[in-house]
Amino acid sequence: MPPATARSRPVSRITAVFDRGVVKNGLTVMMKLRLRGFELTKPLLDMDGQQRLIECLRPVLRAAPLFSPEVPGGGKMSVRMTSAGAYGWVSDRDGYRYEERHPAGQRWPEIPTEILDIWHATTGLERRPDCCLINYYGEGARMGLHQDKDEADFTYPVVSISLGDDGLLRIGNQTRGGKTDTVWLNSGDVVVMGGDARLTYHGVDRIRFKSSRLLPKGGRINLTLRVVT
DNA sequence: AAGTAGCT
DNA sequence: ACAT
Repeated sequence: MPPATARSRPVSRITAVFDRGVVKNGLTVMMKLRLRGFELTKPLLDMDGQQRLIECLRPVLRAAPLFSPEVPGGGKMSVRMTSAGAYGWVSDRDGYRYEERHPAGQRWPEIPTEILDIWHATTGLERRPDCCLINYYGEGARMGLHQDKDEADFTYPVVSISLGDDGLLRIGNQTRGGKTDTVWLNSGDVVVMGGDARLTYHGVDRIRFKSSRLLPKGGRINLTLRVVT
C-alpha cells in the first residue's frame, strides 16, 4: 500500500482530513471527514465495490426477508429491515433488543465476507461484528433521532455503510435536544461512530428517491455493523 | 418512540 | 408533547 498523505482544514463545524490510499481489496479511501465526532469516509466504495455488496446481499435478503418492525408506542417504522450475523436487531411493542432469530423463526444468515472486510478496514479491529443490520429506506422512509445503545460494550464502534439513494443524516448530541447538523450521505459512504460519538443521537430526515442508479427500483440500503455482546 | 403531530 |  502506498503511504497515505493527509492534511486537515476546518470547514464550518466540519473538520476534513483528506486521506488517499488503498485500504483493502482495491477499496480506496478518497476522503475522511469528521462531523460532530462522526468519521465519514466519502466514498470508501467505488462503483464496483458497491455493486459487489448489492450482489452479496441478494442471498442474505432471500434467507432473511425484510420486515417492518413496530415500535413500543404502537407505531410502525417506515424503514424495512433484516439482519445478518449471530444477532439481529428487532423492535416490537415490547421494546428494542437483539435476537438470534428472524421473526419468522430461522437463524440469521452469515455476514458476507465483503462486508466484514469493510468493518476490519475501517476499524482496524480483529474482533468481528455480531450483527449486520440491513435497513431499507423506500420512498418517504425516515428514521427519527435515536442512540444505538442496545449493545453491551460501547467501546466498540458502529460502522454504517450507505448504498443506493442519497440520505440526509441528522447528527445531534449525547442527550436529546440542542443544536444538530445534517450531512448528505451518498452511495459508498462509510460512517464510523466511535469514541465520544458512539452514543450520539442520529437519524435520517429524508431520502432523495431514485437519486442513484445502484438499485433500479430506487431506495437506500444502510448496513450497520455492531459488536453486540 | 428507531413512532407521529403540531407549532415556532 | 403525546401515551402502548
